Amino acid sequence: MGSTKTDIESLRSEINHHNELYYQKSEPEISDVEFDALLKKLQKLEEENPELITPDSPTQRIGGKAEGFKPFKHVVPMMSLDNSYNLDELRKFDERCQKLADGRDFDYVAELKIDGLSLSLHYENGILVVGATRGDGETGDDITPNAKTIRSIPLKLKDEYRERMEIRGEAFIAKSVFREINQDLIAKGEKTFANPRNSASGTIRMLDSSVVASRRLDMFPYDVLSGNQKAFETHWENFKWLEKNGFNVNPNRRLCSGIEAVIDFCNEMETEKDGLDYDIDGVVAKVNQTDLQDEFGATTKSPRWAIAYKYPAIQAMTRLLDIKIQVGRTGALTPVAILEPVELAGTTVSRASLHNQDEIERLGIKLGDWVSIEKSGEIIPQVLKVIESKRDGSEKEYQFPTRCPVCDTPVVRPDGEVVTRCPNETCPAKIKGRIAYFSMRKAMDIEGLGSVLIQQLVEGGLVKDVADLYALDVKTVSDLERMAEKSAQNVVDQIAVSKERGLQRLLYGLDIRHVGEMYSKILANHFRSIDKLSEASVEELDEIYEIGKAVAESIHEYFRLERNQDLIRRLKRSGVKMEVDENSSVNLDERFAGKIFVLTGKMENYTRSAASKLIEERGGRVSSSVSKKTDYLVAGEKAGSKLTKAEKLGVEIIDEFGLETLFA
DNA sequence: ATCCCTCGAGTTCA
DNA sequence: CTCGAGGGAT
Repeated sequence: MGSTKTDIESLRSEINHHNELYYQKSEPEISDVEFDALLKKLQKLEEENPELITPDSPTQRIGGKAEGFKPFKHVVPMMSLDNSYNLDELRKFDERCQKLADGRDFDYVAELKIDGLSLSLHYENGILVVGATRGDGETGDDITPNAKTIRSIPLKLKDEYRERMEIRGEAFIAKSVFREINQDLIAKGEKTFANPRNSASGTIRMLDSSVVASRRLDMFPYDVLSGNQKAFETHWENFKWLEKNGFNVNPNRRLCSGIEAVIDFCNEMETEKDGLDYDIDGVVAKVNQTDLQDEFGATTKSPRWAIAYKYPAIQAMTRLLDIKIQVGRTGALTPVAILEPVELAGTTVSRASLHNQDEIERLGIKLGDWVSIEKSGEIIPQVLKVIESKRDGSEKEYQFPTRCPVCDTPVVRPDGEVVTRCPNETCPAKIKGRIAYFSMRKAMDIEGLGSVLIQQLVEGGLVKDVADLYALDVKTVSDLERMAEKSAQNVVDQIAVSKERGLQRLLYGLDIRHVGEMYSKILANHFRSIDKLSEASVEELDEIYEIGKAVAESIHEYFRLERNQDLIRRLKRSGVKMEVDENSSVNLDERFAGKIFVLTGKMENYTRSAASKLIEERGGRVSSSVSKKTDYLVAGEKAGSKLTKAEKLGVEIIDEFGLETLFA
């Protein structure tokens, strides 16, 4: 026989061959047991000769233990899709696309929306190097070893690949496999998964990839990128290429020459979906031509060239046991339906928000009523309606409270507003809410200050506002129940650390009406210190591009209140930083921050939307018409009336290369 | 005056 | 995630 090296190589090609038979042709020639034996043999040989291990070896699908996951920043953000819940919304989507296409011909591709979790796979020179979850769309987890356990994901591309390619797809666990996994878990006395989707997303995050391998995840790919661009001229070609490279491409897809054909596909699949061995939650329609996709662009939330059509959500019936009132950070009284627990789409639902008094009246709901509920938008349960025919007279009318259930202050509901609020500024519920908000991750990020501790601090009278946090010492905290010295020390340290978070996070944490993540960033960047901001007039605030009258007045009002000025003075005295942290990312590019750009004409190297994005990333603004506020007009080929107008107004005019120099 | 986009706010569950 | 309101753009 030949050398170990050739043995290893022939084993690898044999395994790859069986893999392909199994996944692409669905005609395995050998049993799973035999397959595993081959794999084990290869593993043993490789262990003895580690120098011969290559990254694309089938054994690399089953890595060893990983130690937590590194974050992975997506090259191109993974956006979610706009949803539609009826066929007319699909037709509206079509109208928008027709308008954007402006007479040019295009097709749609209709495909299934798999109910799993999105993955992004990166190939360099044809070799799989990274597998990552979607995460928040910007950054996900690097789960490469786990992605490699998915047998239908090739470790190596074979057909005309480019240097850097990214494949996106939906990972899932087949319904049949899901049932086996749960039986297994029951046998071992472990907790079972509620549905295939949960089991897939739980599995992909497991650290031990040999367990992941046993769970037999699979993936249906749906997109191919080359670098940061679309890889092919049409979406339909993506599928052809994916098939040639051995991916498990979902066969249920259709090239449609108009929206009505997409609708036919939706209707056909609705009758067939229960017979499939995987869960779907709808159909996705995409514009087929990628040049049009690029041109249509995207809103911050989703691309304008694709839409998801979702099948009606599953409903269930249950009884309304009680209505509880929650008092939030803003004093809003929110009624919550306490339901008899019922299974719905894989989770047990026991509560649902009733939003406000009007909603209760609209539903005409009484205590003890049977109600139908549904899950709209994946998780959040909604009470749809009361089943009046099930009433037997024992139901009781519900009275919306006139006093705050927490502090007994009479509640108010201003004319024209739907929310009922507790007006008492010292209401413990509001204090707790504000402290929790202050310590949230996006605000001052105080680790260890959880709801239980906050409850104790507020009820013990130790903390009445956020400034009191900085006066806490270890002894006071460790005297509380269930607080050992060590964890008390920890919390006190964390509170001290938070003094350095900087102006942006502080502003966010102060809970000024209308000022959230975005506006606190803008304000911090503009004013640099809380004193400057505090002195700003309504007019000064209103002049800031993104800020309008209502927001300006709310900010001004906040700083006019003595109570707030006092709070800020006390925070300052404790050493809380009131200026922009020069090291933080609040600092925007000086050349772009707050500047308004107008693009006109055709550029050589950028599409309009790509250039806009680059400008906005640097803190600039892109407007569509020239005015005296415009800072730069970027004039490309064949610039027209905008150029004339800019010249007349004396706006600085730069060309594509001028813009490029600014980017550099 | 109207349309469309963003940001903020409130909420559920594993 | 969805809804409502603020704010630009047209």
